[in-house]
Amino acid sequence: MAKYAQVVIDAVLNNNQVWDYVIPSQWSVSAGSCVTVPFGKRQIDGYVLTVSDQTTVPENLLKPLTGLKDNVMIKPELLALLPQICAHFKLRYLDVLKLFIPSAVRTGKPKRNGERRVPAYQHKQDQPVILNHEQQHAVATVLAGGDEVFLLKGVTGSGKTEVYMHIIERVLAVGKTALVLVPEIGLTPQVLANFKARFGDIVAMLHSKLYGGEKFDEWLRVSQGTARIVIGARSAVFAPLENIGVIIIDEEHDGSYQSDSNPRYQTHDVAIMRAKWHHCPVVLGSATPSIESFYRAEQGQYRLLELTKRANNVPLPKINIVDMAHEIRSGNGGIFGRDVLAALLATLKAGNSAMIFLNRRGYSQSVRCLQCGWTAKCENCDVSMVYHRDDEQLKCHYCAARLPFPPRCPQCGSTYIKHGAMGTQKICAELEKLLSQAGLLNVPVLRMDTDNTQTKGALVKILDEFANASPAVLVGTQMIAKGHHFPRVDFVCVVNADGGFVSDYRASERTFALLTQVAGRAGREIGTTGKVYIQTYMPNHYVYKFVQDYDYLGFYRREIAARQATKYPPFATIVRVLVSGTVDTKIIEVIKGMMQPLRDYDAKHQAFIYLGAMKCPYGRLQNKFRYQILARLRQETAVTTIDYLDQIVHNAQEQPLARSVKIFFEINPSSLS
DNA sequence: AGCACGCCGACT
DNA sequence: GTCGGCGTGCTC
Repeated sequence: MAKYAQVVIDAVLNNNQVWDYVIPSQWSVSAGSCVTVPFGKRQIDGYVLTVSDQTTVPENLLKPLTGLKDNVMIKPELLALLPQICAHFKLRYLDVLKLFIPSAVRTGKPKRNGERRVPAYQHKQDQPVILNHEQQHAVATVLAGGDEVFLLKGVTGSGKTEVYMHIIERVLAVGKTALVLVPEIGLTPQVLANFKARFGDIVAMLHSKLYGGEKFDEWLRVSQGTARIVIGARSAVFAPLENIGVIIIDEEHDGSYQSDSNPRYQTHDVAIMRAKWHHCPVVLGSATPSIESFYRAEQGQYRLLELTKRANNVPLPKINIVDMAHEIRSGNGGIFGRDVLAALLATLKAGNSAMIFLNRRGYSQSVRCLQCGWTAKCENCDVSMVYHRDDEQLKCHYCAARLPFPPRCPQCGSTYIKHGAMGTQKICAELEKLLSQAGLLNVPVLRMDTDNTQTKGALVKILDEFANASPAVLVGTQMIAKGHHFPRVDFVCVVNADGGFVSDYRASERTFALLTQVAGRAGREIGTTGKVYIQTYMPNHYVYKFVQDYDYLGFYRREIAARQATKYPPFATIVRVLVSGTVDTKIIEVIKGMMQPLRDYDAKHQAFIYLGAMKCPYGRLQNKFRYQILARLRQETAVTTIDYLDQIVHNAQEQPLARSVKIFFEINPSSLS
């Protein structure tokens, strides 16, 4: 009976228009089908929203569908949530439909050439673990809780993962499925190994590092119901699971749950929408919950569950705050404070390992001529180029620009060109010198950062090397702070903790979470004491006191009071409208065209705490100029104000002027650069 | 995004 | 004259 498909097509059109096509007889096409359609002279992909036996389109305009992907379908649940998700994040149907089906699945082919990669650690059967009272209580409460959102706050080492696994076990037992989300960076082979050891082959993994064919296979296993547990990063929140029994977001405070390139969305919000549909619980787990999540728990929107005891009763390591300004005043210009170095050497001499953590932002990585002040700037972007020792090149981190390191200053010809501290590479070189001076010649110094972990498997190799060598030193950026369990690590140092304080309202929150997590890497085993050193030039900053005392609640109270006083989230909503393009005069015109109605609106409704337009901090990236409208909205009227802003952005996009610019609309953006 | 259509300047 | 610049409108 049904003859027409209402299709969202994968063409760059600025609206949610659907296009009607004739379904060829004999074809079995339904809502959620992925099809190919003729559009103008092109053949393009499309997604069937609905199927009907009527159409309003004149017969002479209609064309038939030309292709159908028979094994790929959008689940009814996701299709049903589509309008809600789009309305919530102000996204187009097309962009969200593309999130539902990863590009590897849309464009690629399944792999299925023989065996699936089954990790070697499968050969071990996991021991059942006896839960302590707090853990049992958490499991029971979640299972009894229907479609509530739970905030599971547990100190490092309190066994949150065990709680997750017990919940999942029960969920599987009643025939349902489970979705487990972890931060991008925390998606290590170890995490997967734990789940595979416990649940076997019904575990599927979805993340960006999989090869296309692998991703297709994993996605199909989920879609077809073969895999009933999905572990994945942010985008896996759209996994094609049916009959979901629990959604877990581990390390819920982590910034990677917020997508900060288009389409921009918040993983928590999507998870909660899906859970409502399935009438299942969401578990947000963290040792240091985000301020906003804890606030919601306080307000009664989330239900708080706490794990206060470390599972193996190992005490939390002592945290030392080291005043680096004092070190310099007393004649120590080195990377490490005196006590810190002594403790490091003592740790290694005792046969234990050490981790050195570098907040890369704390380091000036720019290349500068000491004589004339010339700095290496990218020619396409308003940023400094960064020196990479591996290939002696200057690289731009925002585009593909590369330059060989100049032997002489291009401006004045001097040879006094300084590549400031360049993060991990410099620290490693310095460390090797210090260790050899101390007679520790055989201690390997391993480096781990985004430079040397790009290739697949590189990360695992470094981790294995570190785990198997003892003593050893691992130097790295944020990457080494997350979720890895290394035995025999008895010393952790944060070289310069202040680097995290960039000027945004979440800086303290991020620093607190990161330092707490870093501290948790040390002394995880019985018999180790755990030494943690945090080096800073502002030892009196309140964050350090709270970190040192493991006082989350104290930190939260102080932070939430500050947010309330200054009107930042969760007491306001931040919106940014970013306009970029090659001609800056056009961008400015577009911005002006939006600002006027916004000012009028504000005069009438007092909707904004702040409203302004400016050049972005990075005013030019990849040779495109960037300007933005920044607004802080009064929380009471935020929803209607956002709707109005969205409308203004839409109007601006319709203008002929906007053809040469791109406009991005962001709600509570994670970065304003 | 492509592609066609159409309205103006400048050149073999 | 007509070639080709890009502003504008359309694609079921």
